[in-house]
Amino acid sequence: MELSELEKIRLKKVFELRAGGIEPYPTRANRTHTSQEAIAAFEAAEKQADPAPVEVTLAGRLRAIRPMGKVVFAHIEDGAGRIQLFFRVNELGEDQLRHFTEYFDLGDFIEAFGVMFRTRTGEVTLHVHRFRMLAKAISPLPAAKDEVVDGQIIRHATLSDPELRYRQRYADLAVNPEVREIFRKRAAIVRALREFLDERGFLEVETPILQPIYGGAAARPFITYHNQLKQQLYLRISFELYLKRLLVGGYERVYEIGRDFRNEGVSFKHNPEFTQLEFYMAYADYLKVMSLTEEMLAYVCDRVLGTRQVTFNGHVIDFNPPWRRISLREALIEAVGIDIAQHPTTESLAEAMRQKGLAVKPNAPRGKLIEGMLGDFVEPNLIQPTFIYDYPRDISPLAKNKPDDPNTVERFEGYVGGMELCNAFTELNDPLEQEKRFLEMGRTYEAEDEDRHPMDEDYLRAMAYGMPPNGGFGMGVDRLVMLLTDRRSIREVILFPHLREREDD
RNA sequence: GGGCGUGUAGCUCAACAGGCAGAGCAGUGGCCUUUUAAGCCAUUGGUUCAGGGUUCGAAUCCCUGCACGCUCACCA
Repeated sequence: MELSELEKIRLKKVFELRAGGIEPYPTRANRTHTSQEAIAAFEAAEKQADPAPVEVTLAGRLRAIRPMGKVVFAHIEDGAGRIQLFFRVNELGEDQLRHFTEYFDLGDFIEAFGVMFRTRTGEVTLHVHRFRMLAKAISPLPAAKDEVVDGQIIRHATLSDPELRYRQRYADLAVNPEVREIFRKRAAIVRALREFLDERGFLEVETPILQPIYGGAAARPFITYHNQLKQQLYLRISFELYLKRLLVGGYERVYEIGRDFRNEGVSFKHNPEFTQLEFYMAYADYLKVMSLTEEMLAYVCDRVLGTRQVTFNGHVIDFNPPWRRISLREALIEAVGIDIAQHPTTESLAEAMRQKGLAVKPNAPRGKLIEGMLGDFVEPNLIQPTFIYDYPRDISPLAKNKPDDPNTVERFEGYVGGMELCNAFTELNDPLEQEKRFLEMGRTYEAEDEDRHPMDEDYLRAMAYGMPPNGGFGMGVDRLVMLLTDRRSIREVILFPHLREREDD
């Protein structure tokens, strides 16, 4: 580890403390109160006629030090917030006060025992009688100063370099409280999703991440290898095929929240590993799932934010059910003036697109062309929660046909804030039809196409035992967190987002 | 992968049109017994992302590379 001049000075203090018989990293701490507990205890005592002194031992990280000769003010930060410490020569003596100013730096963890009081300016503060080092920091935290105005912390020269923030998330979290708040909210969101599903009789399960055959979505997988079994394995790109096997097994409602891995490009809404929620519900269809989706997101908003009006990217998004519902066909007529029902073949659709001056991707099947127009012309405008429903069969090999239309499947996608948030369908449960679809996919796409769905014989075998009709649902949890925390980049809601490897790391 | 942009002290940023690389905060030394971006005096600190080129002279202009951001393509 290369040390800066600043770090060398601090390291020297570590050695000097040890030489003086003081352990700079003691084994145990003796905190009695958090910052907020101490303040609450003092304020409660203040209200009494003849209050006893409130003695506490606090612990936390030094975030501000203001020496004023024979007294020193400091602020420490702990998990609950901030609190001021007051050091005075009268109680501590010259030696101890000097010990503090010489050996304690910003970023150090300190333990302080004393009596709570209120300063002239009215701030509830710990009058320190004893203190000791809990953990000496060698490296300075990458932030300059905080100012507290009316209880609000204003940070001057805040850590803002995105690279440093993501690579050294610990430093980002240490100095940016609002970043800590994002991940508290993220935990609350996931908790609310679980509560919602648990309350409705869903069973949470865990299915393989290492899979011999990947499937359930259109994406390139990460490939790995099991040495002893001499077997190639894939990191899952979805949970779908395993969760539906469980319906064959007799569970009627299952869900999983976990990580998917897709070997694709990264962007503001894509990370190579991301968190997905999928659930499957026997005897439901996609309309039922649509309603449940509305209910679930409203529930999450209520639990996490206390409101269903969410500000995202300058828009106020209203999660109150019902969401706008529009068929894919109508949405495309509206957005690009092409009626896909009038163009049942790839060639006919491609021709219509050319007439509108749209680029047509060569060799793309009909469904991909439709999907392309959806992404280009519809998705960015879907700010308020919207369900787009009824998708082309050829891009939805696991979804069931509409009874009266063999080219269209019962599928919907939920869009919010201009992003696709979730995807769901009435699940295909006819094993013969499913086999046909797998074979179709193999024919429609080139062998190397990432959208090719590999044949999963075991999945077909499972379905052959009988799978109840069911509705399935998948949602990008990271994107939901983006929406509910008003973050425009997925990297802001993933603690350690993927970054290119650096040589000097 | 393509396009645009950014990279300067520990942190946040300056440095015009090529002419001695700077400020605030942090650090260090000193003064200061109710401050809160404390203040005052003094002071340390640089491979200007890396490598090459043009020039009497490069943080600045050119080339290559690296990283990050935005964006396009693919995907949730």
